[in-house]
Amino acid sequence: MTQLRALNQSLPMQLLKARETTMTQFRPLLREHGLTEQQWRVLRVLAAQDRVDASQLAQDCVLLAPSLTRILNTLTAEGLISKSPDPTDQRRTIVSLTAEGWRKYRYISPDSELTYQSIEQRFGKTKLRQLYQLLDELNGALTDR
Amino acid sequence: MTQLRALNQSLPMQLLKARETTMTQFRPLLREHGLTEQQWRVLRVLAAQDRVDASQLAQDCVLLAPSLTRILNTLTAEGLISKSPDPTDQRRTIVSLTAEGWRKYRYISPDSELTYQSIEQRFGKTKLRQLYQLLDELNGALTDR
DNA sequence: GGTTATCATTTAACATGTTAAGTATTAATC
DNA sequence: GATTAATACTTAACATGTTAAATGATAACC
Repeated sequence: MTQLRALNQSLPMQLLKARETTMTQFRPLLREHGLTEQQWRVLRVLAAQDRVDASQLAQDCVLLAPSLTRILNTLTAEGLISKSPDPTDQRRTIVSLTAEGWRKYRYISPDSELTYQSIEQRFGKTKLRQLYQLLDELNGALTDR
Repeated sequence: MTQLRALNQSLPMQLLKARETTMTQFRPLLREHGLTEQQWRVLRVLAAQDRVDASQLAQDCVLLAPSLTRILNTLTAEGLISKSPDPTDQRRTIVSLTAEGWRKYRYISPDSELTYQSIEQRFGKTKLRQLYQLLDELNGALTDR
């Protein structure tokens, strides 16, 4: 396995490089709309399941709590999301898209779809599926359940 | 493929999550030795090929030039690396490990190896190889050569 | 039911990510 | 060979990553 690593570099670095390559496809689109990669992740997750508490949102977006706090502040200031306290548990904050947030999401979403389809077409649907499967298994293997 | 994405989230996020899971294995070790993930990457690349110019180093470490500049400043201040101008091209900076840098690398390296082996054992050598292969193909497919 | 532990979020501090602009050096063009 | 373009690196500014600590609210325990 030392050999395996020597040839292809370390697993974290390979994953990083792949992620970098993938994000390169999306960055021009996001920059065009004045969104960071993380802000777009938040909008997408919220669009898929409106009204989520911050902890769940952080988990779904793969963001640490302090990062999410700042991102939500920014998105609130831009009028794209709104925060409200959970009536059941005053510790929790519930986040949802505003009308403007929905508008922005729907405006960007189609181009984002096209980018995905381009990736799928160039890489191949079968390989993409295999990759998803392996990444999922990796997460399972390294996460002590 | 919309379905594929809906089930498993987006490719960038899956890659991010996998990377996060993987790095979780290494973080305690690095923190114990007062190194960031990126600083350790630099040390490892330098240990593998002493005397590299900054551009090559940035590429091998998957770091952007501005990040590398700051990291090299830190590592220089800590006495782990040294920078010298390339006599052939005054624009270039050549980086190499100091004796202390080598010492630190050799000191941490064995535990890093153990972590890798643990990952390989838990995930499986075959799957790991498949994953490397797919990531490599993904990079190839999305990089316009 | 008052105390203590746990949880959700925020704040702080420092390192890195990202883009744009600046600086110095080399290469290219005429 | 002087001018221009390209290259390597740095600086600046702002967003995010990462850890530790703080704050406020709920849960657990006695």
